[in-house]
Amino acid sequence: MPQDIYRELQWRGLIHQATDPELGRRLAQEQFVLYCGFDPTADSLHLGGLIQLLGLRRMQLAGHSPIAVMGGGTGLIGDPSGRESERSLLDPEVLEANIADIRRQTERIVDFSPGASQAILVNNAEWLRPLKLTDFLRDIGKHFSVNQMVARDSVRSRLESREQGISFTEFTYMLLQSYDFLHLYNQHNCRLQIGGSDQWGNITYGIELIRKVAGAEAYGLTSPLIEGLGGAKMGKSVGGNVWLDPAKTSPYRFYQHFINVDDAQVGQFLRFFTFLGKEEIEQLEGSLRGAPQRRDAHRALAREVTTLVHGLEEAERAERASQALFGKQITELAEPELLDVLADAPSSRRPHSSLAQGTPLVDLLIEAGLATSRKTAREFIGGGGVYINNTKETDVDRSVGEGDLLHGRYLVLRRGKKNHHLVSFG
RNA sequence: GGUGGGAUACCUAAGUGGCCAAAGGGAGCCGGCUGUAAACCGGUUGCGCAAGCUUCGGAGGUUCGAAUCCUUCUCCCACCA
Repeated sequence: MPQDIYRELQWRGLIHQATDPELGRRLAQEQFVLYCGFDPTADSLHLGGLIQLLGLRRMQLAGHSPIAVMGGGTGLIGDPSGRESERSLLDPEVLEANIADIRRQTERIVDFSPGASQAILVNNAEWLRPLKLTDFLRDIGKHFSVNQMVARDSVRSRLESREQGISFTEFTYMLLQSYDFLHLYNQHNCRLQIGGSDQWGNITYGIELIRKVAGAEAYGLTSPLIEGLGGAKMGKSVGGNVWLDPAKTSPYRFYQHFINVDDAQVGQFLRFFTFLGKEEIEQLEGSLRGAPQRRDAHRALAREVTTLVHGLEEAERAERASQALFGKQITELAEPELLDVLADAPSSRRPHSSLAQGTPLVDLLIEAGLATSRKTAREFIGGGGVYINNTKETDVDRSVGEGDLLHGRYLVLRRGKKNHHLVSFG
């Protein structure tokens, strides 16, 4: 009983390109096995990967069976798509460890429990590593035209570049990913590959290979890459990438990233990153237009996505922390509340005795990592960007003493609007 | 293996003996206005309160003085074979 998933994806803006105009109808009529590959070059997925995980899940909810492919084999080679420079090669052990982490993230979103549209997870190292070079060249390589491969954007740009070339290793990457598709077709009757729009080329090669070798019709569907307006990188936030791994991006940071999304992009993000329905999203967009200061859309977005990735409990913690940190005075919080709110903020310890003569605020800022030098620390203070327990402090020579502590031992430092740090004196 | 080009701060990119702690742009950061938005405006981005100190791929040298000249090493790229 597949639903009209294609129209749903269309409405969400999640369709960048499809290899066949008939795909929508097919998806509504028959159950598909589909796959998406995940690159294990880092030990966590980021928001781009999340879109794909959600894509698999959406398909699953519509009655199709997803396969999550860990690129343990392709990761050894490196995908040149969208890269202007050669990748550095990773060790198999590192890849294995990364895959274990990514697998956990995948299991949060996609349902692997037995059922009609059960998902499975495989590692393409299983079939790529045992390949024999000569067999591969005869059976697979024969179907690829170098003329065509060279014409590809990702390859051509590297060939034309004065600074960068492309190694044979990366050049052959597309053969491997194409082979993945063929393999999954043979083993699981997988006939659809989804991915980011940068994967279009790789996907179409796979489809072609399946047609040539197996004489069968396969499909591809890509989603747009998330991008900020004006070309800014949107998968990124303050301090780099937004990861799904809580150890790399805390749930609070994760939540905050969505709270801080541009107004102009909130609607898109609600469609991309949540399962909220059309009506609900349009209502939130209405609120954004009518009462932007309420930030209803941002809050709903942040809450939904954080819940998906980190669970409801973590999402609510992040929500509480955000309210406390940006709303009421933290000086009014009880001790356990205070600690909970700042649980995700960086923190440090300091001997209580060091307060006897008072400790220069400048030094504390440096120790807390909120300033990199005494000079910048002074600039921050002088510029009005430093807060002690959420109260602005502009005296460059300010010293911190016993009287500044909350509950007799805590000090909340803040630089700028969003950077908090908890110092415990004990 | 040969020839040529290159390595400057977070990125990009000027600078080719003193006026260089090093232009410009991007990006970041702080502030203002707002709504933890955008746009815009102001400030800022080696260390030091300062005198001054340490930087221009690494090492060594020439010079009163080097990012700039010389030697050498490492790495990168292109072309040829």
